[in-house]
Amino acid sequence: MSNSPVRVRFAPSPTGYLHVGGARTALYNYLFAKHHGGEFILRIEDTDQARSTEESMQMQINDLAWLGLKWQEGPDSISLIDVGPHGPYRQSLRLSIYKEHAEKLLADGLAYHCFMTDDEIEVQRKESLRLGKPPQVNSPYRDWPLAKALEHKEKGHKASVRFKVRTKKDHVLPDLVRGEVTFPSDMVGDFVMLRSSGMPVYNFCCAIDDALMKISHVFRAEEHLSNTLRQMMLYEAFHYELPKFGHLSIILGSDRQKLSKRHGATSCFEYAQNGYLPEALNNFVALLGWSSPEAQEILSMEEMINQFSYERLNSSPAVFDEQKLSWVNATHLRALPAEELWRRVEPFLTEAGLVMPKDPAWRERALNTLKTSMTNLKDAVELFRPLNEAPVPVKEDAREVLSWPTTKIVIEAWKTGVEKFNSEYMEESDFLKLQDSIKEGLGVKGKHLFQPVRVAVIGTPQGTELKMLVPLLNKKLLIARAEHVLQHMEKGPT
RNA sequence: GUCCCCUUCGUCUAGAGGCCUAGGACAACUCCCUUUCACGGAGUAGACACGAGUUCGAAUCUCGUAGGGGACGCCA
Repeated sequence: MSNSPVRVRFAPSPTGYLHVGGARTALYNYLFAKHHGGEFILRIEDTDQARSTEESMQMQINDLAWLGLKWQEGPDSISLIDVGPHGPYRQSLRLSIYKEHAEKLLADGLAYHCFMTDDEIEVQRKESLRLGKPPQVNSPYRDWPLAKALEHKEKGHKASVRFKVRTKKDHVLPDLVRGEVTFPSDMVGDFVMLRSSGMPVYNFCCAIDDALMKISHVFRAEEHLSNTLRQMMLYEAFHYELPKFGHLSIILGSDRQKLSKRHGATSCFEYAQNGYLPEALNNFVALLGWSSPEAQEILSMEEMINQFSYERLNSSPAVFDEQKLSWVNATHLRALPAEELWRRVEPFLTEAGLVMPKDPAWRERALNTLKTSMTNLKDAVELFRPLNEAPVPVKEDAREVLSWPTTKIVIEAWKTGVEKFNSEYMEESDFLKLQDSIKEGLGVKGKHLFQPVRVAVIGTPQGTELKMLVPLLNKKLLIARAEHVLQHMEKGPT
């Protein structure tokens, strides 16, 4: 390990929500930085003006913040104002830096103006492909003297600036996760640094920024592997020190294709919406391509930071397994202290219009009995619905139960029993005792006993077990609900 | 088409030449707990892509084949 300070970055392009693959890349960088007491930097790669938006940038930042991956340098998560000594951290604000660099290469003869049109490029490409060669561009402007090109440009001809790929030699990249990767000499052709609009291009900005921001290690997705060759050439041209690279395997869908929208949820935001915990998503995604030396499956952020090392990064692609995510989520969720769990569940209940008792002790009791049925926060909605502090509507599927001749007396006996009870909440054993006494008193048993009581409590004969639910419903509510059902019966079948 | 990367149970993985009759986790299945479910507990089944080589010995090293993925953009 070199003794220069560890500085890593996550560099998303703001085109939509943060993808889970991006989240994993960000996480690994974050874990690596934290493990080594280094810095984690956020840089926004927004040089594609057509696709980058301000909203997307805010979305990505929100998602990162939700995951709890805090950066030390980059746009502030709320004000978006750059923080840190190596800014600006948005590439669209660094244009003059790129321009200077391009001019230097131009002056040194390491780059040239290219006046080729899209059509000309397309023709060349097709021809190369036809000949079984990599579709590279051979620009006729490659050897124009700078002065001549400038003059031509002056006359209003649009030019891109291309890097002049010189001496063909193999480049060897000592990759942190793949070992030595050898790029053959002619893998890339003269690539564009500056678009004809003057806007720089990814590979160019990325290399310059990583160097200027003193990035020590770059962990990024495998699809950048071939870009690395271009960036290495740029580093060489500028005499900048090359950071260490580690190329991460990509994440696949269940059909072993690159994970995309058609596989379902792929953005962190969707997982947040669906009731997944950030700690669970981090944990799950970390295990897609990395393993704990202790073979631990459930890890907190702390534990991941402590145990992280790139040596345990896996180079083969991993399939995103929704089922395992659910398990990881459920496990984290059930381990949360009641107070914290409630804080997370509450927005979902509120959104569903449910009103719950304020008493923290009640909340803890409710959570403890219901959380074993939850895999995500959203599950709480249906689980807590019967506990809503409002009368429950009598559901359609209760019709048959209500038509039984003994139903009315069972519900009346139930109501009377509840009324006689003298504390606010029944215990499970109280409930069972009451149920038994109704059975003996009326001689009604089986479904003719349970189902009417269930309807009296939750308005439907189906649902969570009563002995779990009843102790969570206060006496007043139980009576109100029983009365509500009795009134409903009075009105007769409708 | 060319180049690069990858290949252990269905899935995520452990595995750095003998500790491997290949270990763990999710999922599946069975049983136990439970008057249903869930939680929990105990089990069962399930993999080194193929073929050559190197070696006393190969999941581990080398080469080939096949399959998969990625890249070849004035996208990132």
